[in-house]
Amino acid sequence: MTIEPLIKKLSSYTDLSRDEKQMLEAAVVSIDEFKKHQDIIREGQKPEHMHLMLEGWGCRYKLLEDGKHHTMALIIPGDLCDMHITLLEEMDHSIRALTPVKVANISQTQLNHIVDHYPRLARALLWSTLVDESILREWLVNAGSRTADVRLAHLLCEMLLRSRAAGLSEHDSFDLPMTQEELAETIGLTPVHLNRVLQKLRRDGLIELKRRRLVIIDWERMTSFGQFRPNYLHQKSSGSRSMQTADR
Amino acid sequence: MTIEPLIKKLSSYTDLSRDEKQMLEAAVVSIDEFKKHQDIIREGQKPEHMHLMLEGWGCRYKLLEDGKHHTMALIIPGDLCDMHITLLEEMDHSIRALTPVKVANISQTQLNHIVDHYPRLARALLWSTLVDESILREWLVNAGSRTADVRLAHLLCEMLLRSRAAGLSEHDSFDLPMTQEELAETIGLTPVHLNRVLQKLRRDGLIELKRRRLVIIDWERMTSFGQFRPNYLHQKSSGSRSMQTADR
DNA sequence: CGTGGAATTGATTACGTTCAATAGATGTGG
DNA sequence: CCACATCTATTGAACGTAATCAATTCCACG
Repeated sequence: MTIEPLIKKLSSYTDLSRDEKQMLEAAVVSIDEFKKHQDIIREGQKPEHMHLMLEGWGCRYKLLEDGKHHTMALIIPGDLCDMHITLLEEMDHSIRALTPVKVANISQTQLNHIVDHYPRLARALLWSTLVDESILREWLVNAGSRTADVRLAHLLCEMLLRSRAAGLSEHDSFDLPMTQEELAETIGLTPVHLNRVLQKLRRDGLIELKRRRLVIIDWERMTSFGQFRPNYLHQKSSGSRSMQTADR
Repeated sequence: MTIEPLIKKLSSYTDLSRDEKQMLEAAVVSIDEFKKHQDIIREGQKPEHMHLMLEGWGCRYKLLEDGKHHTMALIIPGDLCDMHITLLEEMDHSIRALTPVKVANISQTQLNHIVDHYPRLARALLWSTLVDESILREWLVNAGSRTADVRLAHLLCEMLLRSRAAGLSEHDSFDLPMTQEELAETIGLTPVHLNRVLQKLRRDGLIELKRRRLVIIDWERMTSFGQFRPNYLHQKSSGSRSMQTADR
């Protein structure tokens, strides 16, 4: 099933019936593929349908005056992109692929049908967008009030839990298919400084990162150092020991 | 009419019929008052109804480990607080009054009724929450990629346009009822540095601020310096000369 | 193998923080 | 209406985190 990661993620909010899962699957009208660094939607455009990330990572970003990018969200399999397409005139930011990706196009009319007839499923989808917003708030705090090392640790903790919720983690490790430069523009650092901070986390025995695979060696110390409290992810039991080790 | 600022704001998205306005007004079940610095909702709580700011300013914030606050949103008259109350288990942040405020409590059942029977109005309300999210994204870019002086200028530009949309501005000035310390924790600076940056903007002839009243002296230079592009506010004609001078 | 992107290291600079002290504004009670 | 208390704004000096600029080194891939 192509939409497995979404189902998995939604299940950290509520359990879905087989009927509901099929409904969701059926809403996929087509699948597009994008190459690394290709734009999925661009600022100023009005998307025609809603997107669901199936495979690979993407990001929301804005282009700044000086030509730099700033990333405002990481999009992993199971994440929805534009629940709001019908309402806003045009995108105020762009979305692009960080790796080769597969993106499902969700039909607007199917979605409306779901909203009207499958209230539990509709709630689950809305929940997912509210969580996205909550993540945005946490990122704002991260950017505004934490030092570079704490900021990075915090992001890595989040991405482990999110990867896990999508069924993409193993023990305390997950694929982190981003360059250091991309990580840098995500937390608002220069690539140089990001590199130094990464090394610090490695030196302190908190993480291991090679070949685009991140291992969090000591979750306890990592969350403590990263000032990470998972409540903002609004997962059923996030933060509890059982959640942290759910896939062991 | 108590909900004038909301109506005004929504009208920058769509015009509402008298019927729709009355419907909105009728959804207010009660009005609460809070003193300066009092919490309206606290992290961990589950609010009973949706809140609408009627008078005064508030803010969303999180408390950090070191006891500092970080502000994630400024809430002015006409702004809605928690469209999502029914879905998330508990607040992941708090909301408090920056000045003495009046807050309307909107009944959940009335709201559902509106959503079901007044689609245009429902769209307008949803639009307003989508704009809030868009503002959050812009703040993230602001915090992550702009220097302190530009960041402050950007925020002040935004607050002028938002105040204006709520009918609370005059020419290029509006009430900014925050201390420098509060402004500082909004854009992630120390109060000391915020003060210096404020003075720089004054020295450069961009703004005037006294007695909690802000005047943007030179809108053209201010937006240019602040790298401010109003598209993210998704107002009907924001950015156009006619919008900028709409209330002159 | 060789080539180009990604990661790493070093040296210097600058933006913003921190700590500390002073001045100004606001509000309250006598 | 003044005197005092308190919060807010302002200034100064020293420090520190992260940016900048410039080289290398390391890898993955063709």
